[in-house]
Amino acid sequence: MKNSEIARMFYEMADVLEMEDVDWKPNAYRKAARSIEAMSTDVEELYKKSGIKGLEEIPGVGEHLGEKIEEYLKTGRMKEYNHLMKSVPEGLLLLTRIPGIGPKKAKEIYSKLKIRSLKELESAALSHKISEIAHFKAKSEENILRGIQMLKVSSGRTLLGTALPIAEDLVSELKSLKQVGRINVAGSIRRGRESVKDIDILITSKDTKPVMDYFVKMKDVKEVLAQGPTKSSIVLHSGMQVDVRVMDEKSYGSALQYFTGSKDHNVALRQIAISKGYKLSEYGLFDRKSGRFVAGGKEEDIYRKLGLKLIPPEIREDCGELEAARKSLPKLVELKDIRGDLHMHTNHSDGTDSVEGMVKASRALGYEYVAITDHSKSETIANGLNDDRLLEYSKEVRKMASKFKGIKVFTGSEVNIMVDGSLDYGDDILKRLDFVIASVHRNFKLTRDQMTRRLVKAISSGYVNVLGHPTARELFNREPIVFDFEKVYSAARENNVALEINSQPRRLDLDYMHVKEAVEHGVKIIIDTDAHNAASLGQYMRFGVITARKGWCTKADVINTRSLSEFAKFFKLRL
DNA sequence: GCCGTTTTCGGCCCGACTGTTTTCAGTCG
Repeated sequence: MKNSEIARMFYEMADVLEMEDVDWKPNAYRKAARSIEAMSTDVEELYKKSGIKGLEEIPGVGEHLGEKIEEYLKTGRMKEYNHLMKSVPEGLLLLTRIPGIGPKKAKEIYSKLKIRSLKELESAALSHKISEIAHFKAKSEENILRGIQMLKVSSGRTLLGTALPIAEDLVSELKSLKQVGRINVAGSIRRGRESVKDIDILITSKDTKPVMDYFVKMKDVKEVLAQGPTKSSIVLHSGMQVDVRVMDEKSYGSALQYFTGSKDHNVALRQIAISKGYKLSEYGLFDRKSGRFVAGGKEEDIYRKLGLKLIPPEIREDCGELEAARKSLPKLVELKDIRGDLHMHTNHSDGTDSVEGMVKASRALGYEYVAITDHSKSETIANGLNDDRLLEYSKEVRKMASKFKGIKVFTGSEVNIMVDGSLDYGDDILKRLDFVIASVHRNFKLTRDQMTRRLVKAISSGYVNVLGHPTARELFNREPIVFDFEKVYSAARENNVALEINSQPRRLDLDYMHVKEAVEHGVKIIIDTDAHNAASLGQYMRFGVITARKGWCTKADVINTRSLSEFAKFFKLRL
């Protein structure tokens, strides 16, 4: 999939054009880049199917950018890109990755000091060469050094699974202050993005000084970046930045809307506001002519005045939600709808708790059914079960199943999909299992065709109930495997196989864009935790649910929201 | 360079903060 590659090229071209003081073009390139980045369809597929006309249907892509994409897909090069890149020194664009350094400043630093790498920039800052440039002083040097440090430490992003609990702790601590009125987490955490850059907290307060004083002195604060009456920023020891903003009660809804984003959603929403004679900002919705305040206290009021239903934060990605909100929005699945967890490991393979411990914990969560699904034999690194051990294990799971009242326990396995698409156990073993999750755990680098055949073969085996973590990606660590989604969707639908949303924060696989696509193809979803201990059962499920919500899933799309009998009926399981 | 229930030309989301200025450009979200 070349989407991110093309998006990156357009972003870089925008930066160079901006350095050359070209008007508006940079915006156009960035808008196109954002669209391409956010698409779930493969640009190359789109082009194969619908040609350049198809490309031009991408928002922000017109005749010229369409031609550039076509050129790149056909030849693997983009002349204009190469031309622009040649006009700037190698490595200059790297400088723009430092917060506070954009194209203009990067160019200024380069042209004065002939700096072309982060390393040279660091030594220039350390030897105070930067402050000799006009418009740069000691503070700039500090910021640059801090920025370089941050780039070294990480890509600057944190998993939702890490960030959300931190954000919730901060909120509950700030909430205890008597000067704090309303308080919410906004930003990409509220939208449930799989990874986030920082934590945005929004509050109302009549007396902000004590709140800000308290905030910048909280125990995990490593550094204070800014402290003012309406906005303060800190960096936690974990490296995450946290911004707190104070808003008036009457602007709180519009601010929450604004700071929740996404950026594209907000741009589109503002355009709707303009078309209806309004002006929208974080301070409220105003009549464009008279400047009169129209709405702002509640998010709902803003959307309503614009003729829209209140849009759940998770789907505010400018992926069709604004069009839908004119008529009706789907009722998204919720955590409380989940009635069972179908993917978990015990101490028989690489989990830490016993079968009994996992079942007990599941029952405590109010589930009606679970499947115990330890690793299969070729997963030796995770102590996968060979045929003999599997039979012994089945016995124990069945024993637990009969012991526990009020929760149905299915004997299952997470069976490896071998490189040729066969399953890791023979028919005689597979038919003894109640529930089979089939997953790819190795041989990630096949051609697209080989991988597609592999998955389709496994799905069509007649034994599989769920395709586990379908793309096998690990955030910040491993790229998704490459296959033809359309073919996998068709095979899954025809064979009654559900696709998994694996709730492990580092997986969240399927991702939300493919969840949406799968559901549109009539494929059913299972949300499960892949828990390796009892505590994770309760901790992880919500991240999967958030991902499902981002993928526009209703309760009906998710099979493990069904009652035990309906669930069993779907998969034709014996009860 | 894109795009059209104001427009095929002339707009392009909006405001705050930062660092450096004494009125502002650049950057960010």
